[in-house]
Order: sequence, then structure tokens, then C-alpha cells
Amino acid sequence: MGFEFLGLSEQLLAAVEEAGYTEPTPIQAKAIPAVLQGKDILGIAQTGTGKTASFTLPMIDILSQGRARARMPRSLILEPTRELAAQVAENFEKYGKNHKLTMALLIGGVAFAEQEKLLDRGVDVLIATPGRLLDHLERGKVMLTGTEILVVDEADRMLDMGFIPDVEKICSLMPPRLQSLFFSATMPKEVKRLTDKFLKDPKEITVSSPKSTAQTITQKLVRVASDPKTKRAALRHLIKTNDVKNGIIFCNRKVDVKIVAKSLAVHGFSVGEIHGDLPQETRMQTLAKYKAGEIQLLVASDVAARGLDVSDITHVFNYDVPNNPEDYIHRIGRTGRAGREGWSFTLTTPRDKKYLDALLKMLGKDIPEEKLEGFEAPEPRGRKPRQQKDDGAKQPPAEKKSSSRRSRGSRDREPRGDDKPVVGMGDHVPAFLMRDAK
DNA sequence: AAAAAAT
Repeated sequence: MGFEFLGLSEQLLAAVEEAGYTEPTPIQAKAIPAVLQGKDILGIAQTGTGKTASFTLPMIDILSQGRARARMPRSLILEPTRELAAQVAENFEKYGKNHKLTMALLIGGVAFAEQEKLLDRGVDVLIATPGRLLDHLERGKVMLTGTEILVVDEADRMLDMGFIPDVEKICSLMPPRLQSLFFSATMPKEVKRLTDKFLKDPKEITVSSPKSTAQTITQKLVRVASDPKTKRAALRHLIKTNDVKNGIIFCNRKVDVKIVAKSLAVHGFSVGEIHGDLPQETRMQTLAKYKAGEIQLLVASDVAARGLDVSDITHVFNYDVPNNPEDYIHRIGRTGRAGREGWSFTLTTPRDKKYLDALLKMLGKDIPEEKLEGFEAPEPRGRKPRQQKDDGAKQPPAEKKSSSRRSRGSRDREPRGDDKPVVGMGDHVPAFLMRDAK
């Protein structure tokens, strides 16, 4: 079944066709007619299911009737991260090219003046992260009383990030006559409470289990030693020995994003980095370069784990096992999209045991291992593998590390017989790379 | 235990 049976306008269908889409995804097929009928929606869906177009398309047609008034947006879309907000804005631009809708993007890290100017002129579509929107609300720059459609996207992630009180406050400022669309990958209690409170007889649409990963992704687990040099060397080895057209490398910590990105750059890789401490402008530029194929590798924090839509990422590397098992699904879900083949490699060290166990438990199956000779952690000598008998009782930390003999000197040495030259982060870093390190 | 988001 094609898009033409969903009730969308001719102009919109033309834009969809031009974008290269011929068949709606399940959530689009179910949501679009319902949204056009003015129904509230509760969509249980992950990113990558075509969720964004399931609300942007019908919204464009609904909003094409009528005109925006100053400071009173006609629709509001809340997103948890700035990048997602920007991505939704791109979506409106792509599909709304044959309509003359006005739009504003209200996210942090960007100057207020331009945003205010747009608001003053009146916008049909307002896309925002909660913090910056509340800021504008408090300054009296925007009123929500004219809102016709509200979208709360990634509600469970809003919860994780502590945005639920903000979202609730924003919802409470809405006029009574309002069409609301909520999307969430999972339905934790707090999100359920919110949807019960604000949705009116919603149509519930559930697509694909949030615990499943695409079948098109080949997943591998790679056991490596804990020290950073070995991990970085293992990562480089994986990149070199696989046909990585376009890869993303996830680290758990921002500081490691920085270190890994620099190290890869020193080793001659085409690489960019993205995390929440970088200026918004840099984040946008790096993402744009990556999407344009000007950068082969993107080292990222979990800011990029969810929803990032780059169509042909071939490889995802987890430099660390994610602390939240669900993040694994989101991270590797950046590859193998739209039926394409994708590969993921997850580095794991003995220190990750707890997180790895939690991850495997959630997956309900093992991740096939790929042996990487020369990078593995040395077998613990002189004692048999620790019997992990856990009956729930907490053992006192038995005589903390007799390994205080792990002297400074040995830590600085390569832990393996490696004939490659050791390239440290010291003298070999070119000046241009050091510039932003101040 | 860390990341994200308002300044």
C-alpha cells in the first residue's frame, strides 16, 4: 500500500515521493489517518520506525489551513536533545517544501535574538527542547494558548533526563482544545501517568518490541584488556580490518570521546567528535560533515545514541559497554537501518563484567565473540577463575587489591608484545589538534 | 556511574 491511501494532500505526496519514499512504515500507516482525523495518539515506537514522519506529514496538512499569530505557535514538538529537535526541523523542511509553513527551532546553546524574531512573526511549527522553551515562556516571548497540536517525542527519554516536570508544566499551559501525540519507546510508570493525564481517548499504536535489534545487524563482542592504550589499539585494528565505510564509536564518558577522537586523528583516520560539552555550533557542523560523508568516523557520547538518522552507517563500535542496557539497542540501531546490512563491535574488558552481564540478561542471548589476538586481558595468574557465587549477600571487599605493586612504571608500558610503534598523545600531537584543548 | 538540558 502506498502513501496515497492515507489521506494526505497532493502537494505533500509529491514531496514524499521526491524524498524517495514509496511505502509507509507500519507506524505511518496507522498514525497518519488517525492524526488527520484529529485523534490523540499514543505511539509506542522506537526511533528508526519512521516515527517522525508519522507526525510531521499529517501535521503539515493540518497546519496548511490557517495562519499563525505573533508569539502564538500553532503546534509544538518537544524533543529531549538538541540534535533530535534539529532533525525534526529538517523533516518539516523536507516534506513541507510545497507548503509555506513558518517554523522555529528553540534549543539551547543558540542565541535568543533570532529565535525571538521568528516567534514575533508567528510560527506554525515550534520545535523545542524543554529548557529553552520554558526560558522563552518565562520571558513572555511565547504563549501556548493558541496551540492546536502538541507532540511529546521520546517521552521515556525525557523521563531519564529528568524533563518530566518540565514537560508536565508545558502540558498544563496548553489550551483545552488540543490534539496531543505522545511517543515513547517504553512505558514506565511516570510516562503512563502523564499520558493518562493529558491524552484524551488516544489511539494506541505499538510497533516492534523495544528489546529487539534489527536482524540486519551482525553483532560481535570483543574481549580486550582494560588499559586505554590496548583498547584504542584494538579499536584501530577493528576499523582497519573491517570494511568501514562510515562508522560511529560510542564512549561512555565525554573525556573518552575526546581522547579516542584525538588518538584516531593522530593515527590518520578521518574523524569527528560529538558530545554535550562541545558548543552547539560545533555539534551541528560535525554532524553535518559526518552526514555529508566528509568525515568517516564519528566518536560520540550517548547524545548521539538515539534517533540520530544517518542513512548508511556501516559500523557501530562500542568503545565501552553502555551503562544502561537499553542504550546498547539504541547505539547499534544507528546501523543496519532501512533494511541495510550493518555491523556492531562491542569492546568489553574484565572491568565491565557487571554491565556486560546486565546487557546480556536484557538481550536474553549471547553476543557472538570475535577473538582479537594480542589484545585480550592477561589470564589472572595463580588463582583459578573466580567462582561468582552470588546469593544476594554482599561480601565485604575482600582485601582490596594486593596489586598495589601495579607500579606507575608498568602502567606506562605497552602491556603486550607489540611491534608497532607506540604513538602516545604527547609529542606526536600536531599543533592544530591541540588548539581546542586549552 | 554517566549523559543530556537553561544560563
